[in-house]
Amino acid sequence: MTVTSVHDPSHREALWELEDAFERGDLVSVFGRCTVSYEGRAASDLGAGDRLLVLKPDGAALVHTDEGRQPVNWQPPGSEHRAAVREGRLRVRSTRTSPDETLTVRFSDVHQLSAMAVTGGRDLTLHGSEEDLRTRILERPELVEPGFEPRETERPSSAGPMDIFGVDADGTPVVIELKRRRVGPDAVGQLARYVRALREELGVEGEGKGGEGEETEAAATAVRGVLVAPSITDRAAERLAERGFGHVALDPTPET
Amino acid sequence: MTVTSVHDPSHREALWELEDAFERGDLVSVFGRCTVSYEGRAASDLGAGDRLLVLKPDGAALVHTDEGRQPVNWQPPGSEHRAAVREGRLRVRSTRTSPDETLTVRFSDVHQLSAMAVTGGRDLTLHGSEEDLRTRILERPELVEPGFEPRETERPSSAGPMDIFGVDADGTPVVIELKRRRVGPDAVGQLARYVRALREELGVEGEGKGGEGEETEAAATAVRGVLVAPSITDRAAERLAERGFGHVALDPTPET
DNA sequence: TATTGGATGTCGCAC
DNA sequence: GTGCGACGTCCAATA
Repeated sequence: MTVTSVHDPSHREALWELEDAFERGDLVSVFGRCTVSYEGRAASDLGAGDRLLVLKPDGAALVHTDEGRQPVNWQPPGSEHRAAVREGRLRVRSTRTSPDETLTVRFSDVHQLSAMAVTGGRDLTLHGSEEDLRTRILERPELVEPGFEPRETERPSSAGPMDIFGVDADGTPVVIELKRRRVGPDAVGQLARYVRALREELGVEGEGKGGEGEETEAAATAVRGVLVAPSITDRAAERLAERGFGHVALDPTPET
Repeated sequence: MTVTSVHDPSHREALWELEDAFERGDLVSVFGRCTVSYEGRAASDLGAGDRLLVLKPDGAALVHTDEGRQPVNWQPPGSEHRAAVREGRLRVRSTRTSPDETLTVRFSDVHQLSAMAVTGGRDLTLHGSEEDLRTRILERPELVEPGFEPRETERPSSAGPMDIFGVDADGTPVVIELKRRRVGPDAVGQLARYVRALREELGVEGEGKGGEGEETEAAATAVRGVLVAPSITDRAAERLAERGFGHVALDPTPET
């Protein structure tokens, strides 16, 4: 199998293995005691400690400690890995441009270095996303409310594309903002922007107020806003009420 | 050294090593061919392929392919790892509750398994954060505008705590929203909420409009909103202008 | 425990 | 490349 592995290598040995692994396009993991410094969008320094360094052939670099889902330091894909021995330490440096960023890992000790050629299987299928919620509504519009008719998804507006645009039983335009999970006040602001943009575009008064005579069916041409999400926070509910928007409780997938 | 490592172990061997590593609280990395399934906040399935599984003693689990900064599947800290041999495969399962989530990795082949006891060095020092930007302004308020006086940070309001509250040269209240990097329209919405909350709280008219006689210094008690960020998008600028808010271009750290 | 907003967020897509 | 919004976002601070 295409795995190479060295235990307690000298820095020189580790360097050879790393360079070979970079050449082959391997996925690399390095256990060892190291310091880490980063400079780019921000800047950081991390003192000596035992960590796991993961180097990917696409340029990504991850420094993991024993805690957390997030790497304590990292470099995004598209970076370039280089290794060298400097001042008695193994130095692994990953750099990229635009923005200029550099991650430097200096190992005083390398405990274990492994490299594997990785093939196959990038076909992740995910269920329960916002897209699933959209699909569910398009298939069963009555879940929003009786008589609701979706007209367009990702409908453009001056405030950006709205998730679903449609009309209610009265023919009033409805803007729907979808969220796959419980939402806070930010989602209401987002919905408000779309509704406002559409009101300006259609030249109608908000919240059912009539025009000045020209528009005889003002109520029918007002724009409604509806937030579809499994649930909302209290603050979000307040802001929804202020704006006169509605909320429909709906999960991305039918409850089991 | 406190690193154990096995190359091409049998499932049985791998299982022993894993259980020992869990017992010791080691940081574990496993190279191998596997399938991955997840069920929890969403659900996903990933077909067979070569991947790197990282298991942390705090319960975090990460499945990495050869691409991307993000793991293709994961489990957050606080989960519990268990391993077993089932149907001729090594099954590693990580579960947590609230929300209920399960990650299952089934290895048909384990190429390399390493485990290391991790100690020391969680003292990351980071520069260039929003907090640095706040500090910079508090030390040199004139960077916002001549005569600006910060009065309070994280000042509470009905819309949540505002980054900096202060007064300008005229004594007019100023709400400052800080962003460490270029911002879009969402930041303007956030600023607007704070300004509105403060206007309600102080009972003043917005945008310098006077009261009806009771308040003789209406202009002085209006509330201004200022967005401090390195730069803003066009759309954000539009929304700032609509609201009558200002923008000050400022980096979290002085330019080199 | 739930809520809120920051993050070197990352990532994908449209322009 | 920038802009914009989703994400199983993660994460810490806070109520």
